[in-house]
Amino acid sequence: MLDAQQKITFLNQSVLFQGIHPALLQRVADIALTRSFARGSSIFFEGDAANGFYLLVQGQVKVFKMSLEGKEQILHIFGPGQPFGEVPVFHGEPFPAHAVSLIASTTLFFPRQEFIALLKAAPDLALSMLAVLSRRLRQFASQVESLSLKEVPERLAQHLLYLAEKQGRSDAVLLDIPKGQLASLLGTSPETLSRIFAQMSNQGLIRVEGKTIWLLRPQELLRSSLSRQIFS
Amino acid sequence: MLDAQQKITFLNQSVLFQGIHPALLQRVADIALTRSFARGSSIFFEGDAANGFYLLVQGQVKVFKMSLEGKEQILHIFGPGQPFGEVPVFHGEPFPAHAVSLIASTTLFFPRQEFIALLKAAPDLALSMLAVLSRRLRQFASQVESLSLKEVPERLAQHLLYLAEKQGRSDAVLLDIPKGQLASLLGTSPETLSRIFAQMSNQGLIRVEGKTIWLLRPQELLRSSLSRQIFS
DNA sequence: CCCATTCCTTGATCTATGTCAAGAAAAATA
DNA sequence: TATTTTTCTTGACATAGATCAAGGAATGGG
Repeated sequence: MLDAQQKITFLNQSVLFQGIHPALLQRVADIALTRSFARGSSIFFEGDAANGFYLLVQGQVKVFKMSLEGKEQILHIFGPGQPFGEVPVFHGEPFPAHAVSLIASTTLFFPRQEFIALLKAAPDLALSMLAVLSRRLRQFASQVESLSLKEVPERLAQHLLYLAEKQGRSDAVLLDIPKGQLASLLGTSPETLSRIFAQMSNQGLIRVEGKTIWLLRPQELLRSSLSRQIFS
Repeated sequence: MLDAQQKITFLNQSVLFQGIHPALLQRVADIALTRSFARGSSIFFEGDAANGFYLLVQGQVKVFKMSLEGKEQILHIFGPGQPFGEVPVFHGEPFPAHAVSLIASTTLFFPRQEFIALLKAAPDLALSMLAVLSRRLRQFASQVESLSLKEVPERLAQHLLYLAEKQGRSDAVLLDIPKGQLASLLGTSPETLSRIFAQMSNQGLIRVEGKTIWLLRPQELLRSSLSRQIFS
């Protein structure tokens, strides 16, 4: 449970609410409810009626689709400060995907009606939300491109370079999720991902030490993953 | 070129602007510029700086990603009344994909700054735009799911049933794009799509007559496409 | 209305990646 | 720390779908 001051402080640094007028921020904080989730627990299911959205305070959440055969495709991994589950807020349909807390997580929940009322009173907040959704659309476009036009080695290379940029270093990255989950995010199987890690290691591109991936030749990573892998 | 009255009439029926107060609608119409595109011409390129978005008045537009090897993946096909290219409006980055006019098209173009100014003055308009983006996010989630978790026959079956619903009939549908473009939308090659049409025909599920697809056993279409195709 | 261009189909072949299986490693929990 | 559970790796094998090639059908611009 977060107290009122903690909420305000946190909201003030989130993508969605930063730069919002203090008086409005107070109203935002007033409607937010704290909700916590244990590791592995479901936050919502695809098809659930949605009566609000979440802002992740701490922890890690995956949003994913699941096939009848039980195979899953991760759409998004969220970290602290990021909102999720907003899509159904703006047109009243059920959640389009599942959400599960990957580690123990704390969220703020914003009830739909109250939040929409705030939006109507605060154009800046609406614009901020539009920016969040736009960014997400861009990420989806990129994910569709990856799945359809790129092979797994290139998807992995891209992801490693993305992590490198996010973590602000180019010599190594730390995987923030288990490799099996990474496979599901990249749209492949754990076996295939494992083989490609091995392949890249053999080629001297990377060095895998558990969750630490050393980028031995970062600039060649993308380039070489583009050409076919000839070696077994 | 559309005259002022035509613009208003059209805006009033579009997803984005319907239900908007007449005075505001007038202001929307005032900033809209008519832009026309010949069949096959580019509307924007991925990476282009964006200074506004489009509303399709008549015609048909595809938005797509393209790989280095020239393979394309269609993200979206837009018809009359639908807005496109809005993503960069709300965070100032370049267009994330290409747009090409599939047939001769007329659009209304909304300059970014002017439109944002309107949004700030009109919360309802912002909510309407949020609904549009939310719907698009849902479509993307579904596309990622299709590409990653479903095989081509099921993707095609889904698309045919989607067309049937859109066209309000269950006995037959009319493809609104060439089959090669459909292949690109479904994330496959024209050859594979052609074979699957043939396969479904052989199984007596459909009957293909040019762009008309007769749905002989609509209820079995999805079900049978789920199980593996054993016959060559 | 006709010719040129674009689009579609079918066969033959190839390959990236999925699946099944089983042992090894790592991590969580008691 | 031990032990139970989860996660990862590697081998053997199967296959959906891509690619190349070439003939045939449809379409639309002049």
